Amino acid sequence: MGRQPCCDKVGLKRGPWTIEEDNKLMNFILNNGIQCWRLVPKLAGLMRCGKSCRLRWINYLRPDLKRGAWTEAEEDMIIELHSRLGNRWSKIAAHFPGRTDNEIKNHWNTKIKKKLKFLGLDPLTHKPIDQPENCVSKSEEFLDNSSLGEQEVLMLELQETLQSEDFQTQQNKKNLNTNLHEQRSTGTSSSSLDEEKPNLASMFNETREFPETGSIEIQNSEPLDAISYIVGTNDIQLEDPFQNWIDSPLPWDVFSSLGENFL
DNA sequence: AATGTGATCAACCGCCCCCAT
DNA sequence: GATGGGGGCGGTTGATCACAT
Repeated sequence: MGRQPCCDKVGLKRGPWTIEEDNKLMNFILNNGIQCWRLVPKLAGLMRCGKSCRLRWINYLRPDLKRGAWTEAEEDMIIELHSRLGNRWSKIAAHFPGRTDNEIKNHWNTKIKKKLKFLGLDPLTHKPIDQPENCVSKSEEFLDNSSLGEQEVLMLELQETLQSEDFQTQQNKKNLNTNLHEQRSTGTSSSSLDEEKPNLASMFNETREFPETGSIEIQNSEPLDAISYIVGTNDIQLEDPFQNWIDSPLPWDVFSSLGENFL
């Protein structure tokens, strides 16, 4: 006996959301909050399933979302958390305010998983997967397509991994993290986060910016009752004004004045 | 310029968990 | 304790984009 579907799917729209739909959902939630996702599409005038609305809000429309490239520190943190928590993406996402579980899951599946495989580590268990010969041949295959700098770093990582006495998972993780940090400090990679992050502060009518600390103070801070949403604490202390904004308690009411032009 | 291939990511599906009754 | 409903979660798909040939 299967469960009843969450909603009557007949006549419901599927696929990519239009700007008009986004605006409807955004305006509805900002003005009314979320009591019951099942009722949201009906009340907002959307021909969508409640779950679809929830997903769209969480993964795309939430004002505190942090879009843009992943930093090395974030990637390291994901690897570390995944080794402890496994595929519990929502738990992992809780450590990254502004990032969604879907985003983390996608990044893991498309980037980090490959990175670990090339290092001879099983992305599932974070333990070595193959005989050393196989690890090397795989790595060589990868190295053929890598830049010289990447090759040097990866060879060092691989050597350290292979040379470890007992391939203990913890040790491998430490090696990996250490190497990744070393790679960062040598300037072989750079984050494009600063270039891509949106200037959210400019969206507010009454904000003050403090360049010396990078913090943003929102003057219009009314009690938060329209939307009940918890912004978690961040384990990674990034020197980033946008991150500071993310970490601060959000007076959500300020978004309601943004209207149709918010996006 | 056209086509093929791989990467990325938004969105869906179905199951599970929690809570109210 | 059993049941049903809603929300949340993880796996997967498919459209789109970027790059290579």
